[in-house]
Amino acid sequence: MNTQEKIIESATVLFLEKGFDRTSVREIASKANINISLMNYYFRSKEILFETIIDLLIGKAAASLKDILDAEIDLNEKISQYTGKYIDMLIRNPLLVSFVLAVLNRNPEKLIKLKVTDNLYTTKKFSQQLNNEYLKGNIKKVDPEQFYLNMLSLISFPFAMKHLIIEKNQFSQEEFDRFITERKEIIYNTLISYLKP
Amino acid sequence: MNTQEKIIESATVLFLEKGFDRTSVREIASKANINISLMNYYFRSKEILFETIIDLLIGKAAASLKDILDAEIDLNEKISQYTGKYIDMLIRNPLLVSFVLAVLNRNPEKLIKLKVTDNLYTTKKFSQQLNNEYLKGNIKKVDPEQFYLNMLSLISFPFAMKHLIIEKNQFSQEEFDRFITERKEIIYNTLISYLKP
DNA sequence: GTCTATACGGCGATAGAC
DNA sequence: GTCTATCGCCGTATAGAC
Repeated sequence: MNTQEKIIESATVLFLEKGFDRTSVREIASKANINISLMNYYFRSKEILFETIIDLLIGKAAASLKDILDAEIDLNEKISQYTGKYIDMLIRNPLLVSFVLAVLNRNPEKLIKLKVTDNLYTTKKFSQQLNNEYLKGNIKKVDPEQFYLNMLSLISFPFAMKHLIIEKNQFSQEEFDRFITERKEIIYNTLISYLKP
Repeated sequence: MNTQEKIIESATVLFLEKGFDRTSVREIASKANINISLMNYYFRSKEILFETIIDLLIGKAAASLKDILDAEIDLNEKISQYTGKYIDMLIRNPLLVSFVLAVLNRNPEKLIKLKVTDNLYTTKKFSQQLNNEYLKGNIKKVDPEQFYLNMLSLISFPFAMKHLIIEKNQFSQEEFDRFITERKEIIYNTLISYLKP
């Protein structure tokens, strides 16, 4: 592992664990066993290092979710797949939601400029599909923007509240994952029942 | 206005505007026209000052929402009222969601200990009501924990994503508020259609 | 290119004089 | 209650050795 990789590796762990502000560059350097000033040699600032890591973390997952949303498959099947894959991804990376929300709040302009955001929150084809299904009489008329936001909210918000949910229900990690996995079907049914004409 | 009030007044504005980490105690002191060390005289730390402000900000709103959730009124009416009042409150305090999520992520133990949390996320009576309605055959069988989480997600998450929603749809502030207000009915219909036996 | 050493101004917090 | 002085840590920048 070279120096650059060591920095990214250590910084990723720390950023996810403690967030941007509570992680110091000295701590990253120490964990990576490198000199502090190498951080500024490889990445000009802590902020740039952070952005690099966001792209690495979210990039692949976001792209594959976007593919599902844009695919030409049956609407019900798409909602089911999207919800399932999204939740699977978040179970593997439970800190991602808080992470993205923290960035969004810290520095909205920056996140909006990242390529990753396009994949995370673009719905053009999905909106068209919803409109088409309405014209065919298969579903009732919905605002696609609102419907997609509902889907995103039902999938993501529980991860932002993870600590509270675990504490309130006295869940173990496994119980939380099971609770979240149960949501796949619940979210699907919630969204589908709303669409019924 | 005495020194303590001046500190709270200035700190509230700054914390809401820029968040905890990006607000320095020197800035709060300067805005309040007091000496820096007075901050540590009245509140032992920046963290404690922050907690004090959270309680002040959320306390009243949370209690009145809890009252609705616990009231002995028709289920549909309750969901409608709760959603409506919650969204009205968040439109008046749009930064509150990000604020609470940031605290929850920064220091989960601390938020969980705050009295405010009880009011924000306790559902005992509401769960009983859902179970009773099921036994009466009025709704289908639901997991009350999941159902309440759905309600909370649909209400709150859009405020955490506010910047992204505004940017994506090129909303003005008024358009965002209108978009959110439209959600009252959409959320109500989504939740109710899921409950149908 | 890679790395060490060191310096700068700003931060949260505190001890102690008044 | 209020203020001054100061402490140790922070992110960042840079001079210079290899």
